[in-house]
Amino acid sequence: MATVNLRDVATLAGVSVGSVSNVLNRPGTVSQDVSQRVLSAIDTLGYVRNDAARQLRAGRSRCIGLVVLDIANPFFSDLVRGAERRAAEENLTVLLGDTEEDPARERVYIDLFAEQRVYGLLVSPLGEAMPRLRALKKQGLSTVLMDWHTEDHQFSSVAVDNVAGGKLAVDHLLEMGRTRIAFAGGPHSIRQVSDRFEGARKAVAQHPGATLEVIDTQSLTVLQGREAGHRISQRKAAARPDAIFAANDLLALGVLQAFNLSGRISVPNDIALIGYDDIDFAAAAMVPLSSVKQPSTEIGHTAVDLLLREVAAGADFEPERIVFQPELVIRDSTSAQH
Amino acid sequence: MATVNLRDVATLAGVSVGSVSNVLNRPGTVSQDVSQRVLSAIDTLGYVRNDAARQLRAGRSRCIGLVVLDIANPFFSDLVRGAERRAAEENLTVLLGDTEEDPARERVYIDLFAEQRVYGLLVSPLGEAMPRLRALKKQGLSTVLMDWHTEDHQFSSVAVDNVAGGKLAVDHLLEMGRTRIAFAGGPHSIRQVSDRFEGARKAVAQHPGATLEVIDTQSLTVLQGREAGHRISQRKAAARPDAIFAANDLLALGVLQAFNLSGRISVPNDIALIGYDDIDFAAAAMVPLSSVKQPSTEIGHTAVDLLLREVAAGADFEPERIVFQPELVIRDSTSAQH
DNA sequence: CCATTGTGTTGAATCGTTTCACCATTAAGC
DNA sequence: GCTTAATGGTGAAACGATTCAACACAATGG
Repeated sequence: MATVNLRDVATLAGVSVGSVSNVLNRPGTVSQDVSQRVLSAIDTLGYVRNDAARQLRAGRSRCIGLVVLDIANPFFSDLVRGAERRAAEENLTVLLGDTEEDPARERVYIDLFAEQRVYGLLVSPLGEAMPRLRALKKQGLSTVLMDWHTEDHQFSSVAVDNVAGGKLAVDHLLEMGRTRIAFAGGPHSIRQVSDRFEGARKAVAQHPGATLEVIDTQSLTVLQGREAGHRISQRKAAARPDAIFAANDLLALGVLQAFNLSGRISVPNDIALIGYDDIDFAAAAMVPLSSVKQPSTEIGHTAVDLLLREVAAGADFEPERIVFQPELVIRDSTSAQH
Repeated sequence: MATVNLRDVATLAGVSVGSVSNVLNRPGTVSQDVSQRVLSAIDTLGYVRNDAARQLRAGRSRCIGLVVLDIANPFFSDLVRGAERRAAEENLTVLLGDTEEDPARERVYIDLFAEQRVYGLLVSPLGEAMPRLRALKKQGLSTVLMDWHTEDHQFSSVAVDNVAGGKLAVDHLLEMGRTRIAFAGGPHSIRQVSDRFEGARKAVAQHPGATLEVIDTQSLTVLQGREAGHRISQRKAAARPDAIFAANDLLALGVLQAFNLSGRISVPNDIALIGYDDIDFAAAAMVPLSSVKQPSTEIGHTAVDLLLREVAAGADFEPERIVFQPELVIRDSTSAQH
């Protein structure tokens, strides 16, 4: 219970605290004898370093804070994995905060990580966080934005061109002869959603005779997708869209489940369906799901890379902006009617 | 860059550091006037608390360390969610470590959290971690085990009866008239895997004429499932099992993908397939997947509960052991042959 | 008018580690 | 044998927030 500290170790080993610290942090500068004694003292006492004290002295921790919208979304868990691997190479650890798309919780995590004096922050921000992030930047907190960038070019960022992705998806639907397009997604305050919608809008605008309807969801989850699908299946057949672009794969899979349950709507015959992210489960769905693929792991990897460069460069750092291009993946859910 | 600290705030506000601390931590005991001045000073300086210093004094942080095998597995992301919600109620934050089933990384996270003097630890341990956890318990680190328990009853634990679950799954397969059962999963060093296998073994043992084959995988992922499925589909039809029990849904979905890709094997006609966890995607699969359901969110929730009780009780705490019962979910992937 | 109570505020001690200027001891050089 | 270097080791001063005994001052009661 009473925690063992460096002094206890030093006493038992019969050396000074400085030497114990040296054994731990600069093994080269210490004699065999002392090193031996210290290590065995550590062992018998079960000494565990106190990171708070280390950090207090060092001024900064060896953890990177990563704030994501939804870890239940495979896109983000892949992204996390990419970030973790790159971080591990530099002997850094990733601390993960899941906001469930809630701005309040986003704020809590950002503040928590700031107070922890993390090495740096990786955020895919909901809009409201930006002023706070600017303020924290002034206090020396390096941040890399994901799927977001600022006009003033103050932050490094790594993103996928969501507008292009949205356009890709809907262009494909239009090419397959669909014209009554519906965009399912929300809330539009999420950048990814509004950008993908913007792409959809562009595609439809270039195609005379095509229409775009918006089906709002409260979040980007399977459950919300089911709900949206249910609402659509309740409509009279004539009032239904002939194609749906879902803001992500979770929604799309939910919609698919709802259609299947209703027994009234066949994908792709009645309605074509395309999602976004190309998660592993998209290919395994009831009707293999067309989607727009993003290099999720690479995004996480690259974000850490940018962060490392920024911290290394210090004050005179020129923020970088990296944009990946999305890729269309065509499967059965958008094949031709027959 | 130069970080702002309490003293800076105190100076600007024209009060002592003690008073600033009071404004932050005991707002009731401070006059309007001082409070006002301090808050505005904090605002103009952009002061951010230093958690390291707080913790050093407090001796313990307000974060719970949660170590999971694989965040890409929806079972674990649901569990995390349950834990986070319960933690939030107590004004605690969850720090997440993903080991990807790697004992080395598990050890890194456990040590990291111990050094951070987290409020407590929630682990679903790979076997090798137990000695370390015992040692850390002596140093005052409270730990709740998930899907694991020790004979000596030293740790609180929350688990689902994986043996019963495995038996449930295979009993079902046998009832549907299958006899050449295969268990797909691995490594067997993972407790969940060996327990579920044990359940399968029991079921088969009670059923004369039934056989049980083991198909090893390196991890519990969709990719490994695909690989295993591929290997099976390469065999001559007569050498294939007529039912597969996969150690989790990710594997099962991978197997399903491989069979579908091969075009040679139909589920459930040629081979019945059942998974474990009943993740959201199981119901949406190409062939809706039978599975064994676990109360994932509740597990996380309960684990935090146990931890809170343990920390509150202090030294004279009697570890508790909670076991949930799994539930069979039957879908098309195990329906009768026709 | 003094004693008592209460309300705010202060300053110094504390938490455990790291760092660094400064000793001790030995080895090498002449 | 004495100086110079080199090698190990030491102890005290940070780091920044919290806590708490002590104090200042005002209000109340007798």
